[in-house]
Amino acid sequence: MYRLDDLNPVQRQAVEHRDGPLLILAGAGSGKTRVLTYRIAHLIAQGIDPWNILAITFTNKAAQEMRERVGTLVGSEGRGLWVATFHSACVRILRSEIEHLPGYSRSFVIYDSSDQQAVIKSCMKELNLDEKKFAPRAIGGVISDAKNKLQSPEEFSQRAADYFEQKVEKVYELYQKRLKGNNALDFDDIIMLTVRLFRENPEVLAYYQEKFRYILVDEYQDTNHAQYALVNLLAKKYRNLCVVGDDDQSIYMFRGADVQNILDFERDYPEAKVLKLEQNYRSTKHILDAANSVVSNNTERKEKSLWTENEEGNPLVYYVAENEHDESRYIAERIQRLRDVEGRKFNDFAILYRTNAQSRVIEERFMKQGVPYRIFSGLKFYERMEIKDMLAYLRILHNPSDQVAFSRILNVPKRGLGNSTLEKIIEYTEEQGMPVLDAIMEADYIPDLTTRAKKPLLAFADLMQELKQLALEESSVTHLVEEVLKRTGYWEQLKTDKSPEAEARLENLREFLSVTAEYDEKALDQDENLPEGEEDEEYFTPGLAGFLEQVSLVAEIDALDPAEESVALMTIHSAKGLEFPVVFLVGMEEGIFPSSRSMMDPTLLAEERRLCYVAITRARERLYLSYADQRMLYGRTQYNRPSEFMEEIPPQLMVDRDPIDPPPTRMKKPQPQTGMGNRNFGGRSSWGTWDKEIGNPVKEPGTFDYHVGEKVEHAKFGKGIIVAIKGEGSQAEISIVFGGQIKKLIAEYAKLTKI
DNA sequence: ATGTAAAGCATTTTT
DNA sequence: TGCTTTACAT
Repeated sequence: MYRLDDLNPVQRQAVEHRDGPLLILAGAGSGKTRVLTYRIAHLIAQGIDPWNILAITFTNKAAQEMRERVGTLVGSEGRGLWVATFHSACVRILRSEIEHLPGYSRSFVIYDSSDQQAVIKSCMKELNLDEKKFAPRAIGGVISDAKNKLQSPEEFSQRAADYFEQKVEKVYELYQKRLKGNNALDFDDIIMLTVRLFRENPEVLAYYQEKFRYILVDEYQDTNHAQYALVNLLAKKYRNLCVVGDDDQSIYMFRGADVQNILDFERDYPEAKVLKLEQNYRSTKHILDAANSVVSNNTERKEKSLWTENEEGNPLVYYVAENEHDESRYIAERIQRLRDVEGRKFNDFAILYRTNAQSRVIEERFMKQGVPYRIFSGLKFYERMEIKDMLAYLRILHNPSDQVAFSRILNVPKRGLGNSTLEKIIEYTEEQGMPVLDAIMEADYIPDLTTRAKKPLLAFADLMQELKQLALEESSVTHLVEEVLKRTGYWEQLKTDKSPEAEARLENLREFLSVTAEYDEKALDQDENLPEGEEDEEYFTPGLAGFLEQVSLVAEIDALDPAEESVALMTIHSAKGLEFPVVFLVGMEEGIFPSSRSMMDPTLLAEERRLCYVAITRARERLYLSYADQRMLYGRTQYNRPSEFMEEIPPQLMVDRDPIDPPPTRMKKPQPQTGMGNRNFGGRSSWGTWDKEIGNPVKEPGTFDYHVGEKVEHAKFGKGIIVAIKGEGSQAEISIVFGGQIKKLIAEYAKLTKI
């Protein structure tokens, strides 16, 4: 049960406001999720039926969290409530209204951005467009923009001003045709087609307006035009629309988010109640002051100022590094120190950077020194080659029209069917207007097929036929995947390959099988609990269809590895919504952060500044800021000035000597300059070089004679096998496979035990 | 059809 | 600098 007493007065108002539009401006760490979940609980307690409530988030993670928290507040009272992402809500609507979607069938699949790229490239080929003259990625971007603005190819063509856009228009048109032919939607279609569905079918819209009498939207500042249109259509009748957001945390303009949506809410709903959540429960006063001070340099924002009852806390600490290696060294050393002095755990730390490229040097340092870390970006699980291959098999089995999936697996594993064969098949498919998978059954009728290709193609067709049969009979996705791996020879091929990469791929496939197993189990559970097939609040469809949908709408598996003690490394963007006791904000340099591309444009610079605000407000207790005088980027050495954002933090909040260190001994060095009055960030800290010796691992003279093939044990990574050695002696770089993961360690630091 | 060398090119990202 | 894509030879 929820208690209104747990809320501060403003939060309570937000929760108790019942009918009519409500805008909640929620600063970082102000208990936004609590307000949303309590509000849902309160609506239900007031007698609103849960199936009349729709809560929309952007990410699955946020949806999941909200579902759980509402669950603990209201228990089974919440049955029928929709908590969904924009995309999952729309897919669910589209599937149930499929008869209003001409050209698509219920088994439509969702294309991710790499599938999208593949389709765009093939369209360009057909239109004889030179990929060098028109970057497919750029074209994809323009198409995506158009869809976010709800422009059909025809509407887009009216506004296609220049030569480039006229070409894009041609691609857009063909691209849409292709998607339809493949029975596929891209992410933007999901929203755009739902809006179109509502606009063209008033009775359908009326049904959903009636159903969703109370709507809550999280992160409203991140909505694009299509999402805005969607929400406003649904809310038009009852006007019980509650949006939560923070214009200061709008950092996704580059992908179509329109801050104006939240700024104009009061114009759209003049009767709206506006509440500001300004009390912060997360950070110290110092951290908050720094954040407020930086973001206040932006104009065109809703005036607000975060405050807290938390203690003042430690000053922010900045460090001027010689170069990026020194910066990484400093971070590793600070982490050790904080562990020693304050008993911090690795989980307490996060390293935030502007670009993914910055993580490499830090990783290298952490690896050498044995600091366990977790990277929260880079290649996602489902983007790995072997996983994409398996998914392609599943997709083509589920949707025989999926040309992208087909192209991917036709020659994987190798069966002597190359590009020219593929092109002939696709051409035939297009002419006949039939699904690719059916087309290859008629290999004899496909013109110009080489006799050499015919045999393997027919064998492939037979194989797929068998697997398709299996997919129909078999409800276990796991079993299906196992059969695919076995019968295609995919597994065997990797088994034969003794390289560490192949071993890692096998490991990933095992992981994939455990994902499917978990899914199958869930399906079985549900079968037992809901024999009548009554409405399910989590919208779960068992079997292949449901599995594919879940995979395409959920980017990352949350519980992939059970978060062992590790330091978090991520971009500032991916840190949004998270918090950490200690944060290192690195690369505070002009050209890096703010990025060089944003420096000339006030609008872009303002977004970078909001990004800085987001970064600072991730920290609960301690915040370290660092920049390097010299930095190697893309093979070139840069000399960057410190970030202008550094100057926007009041000097009195920052020190360059960490108070957790003992005061310096006079004997060794002169007293450091700690007066912050005229601090010049272009200068060099005299303490930088002196500090460098602290915390460095002590060299122990000893032998480092490792050999390829030897089994060793590492304190953090466990048991592994040496697969390669580069260099000699203490500095030798040893590559070791730890349970499918290859790590490169330096002999001196690796602390390996032979086993 | 497939393997290898040279060339290009590189914010931020969820769904 | 380090990865991905493309061009070319076999």
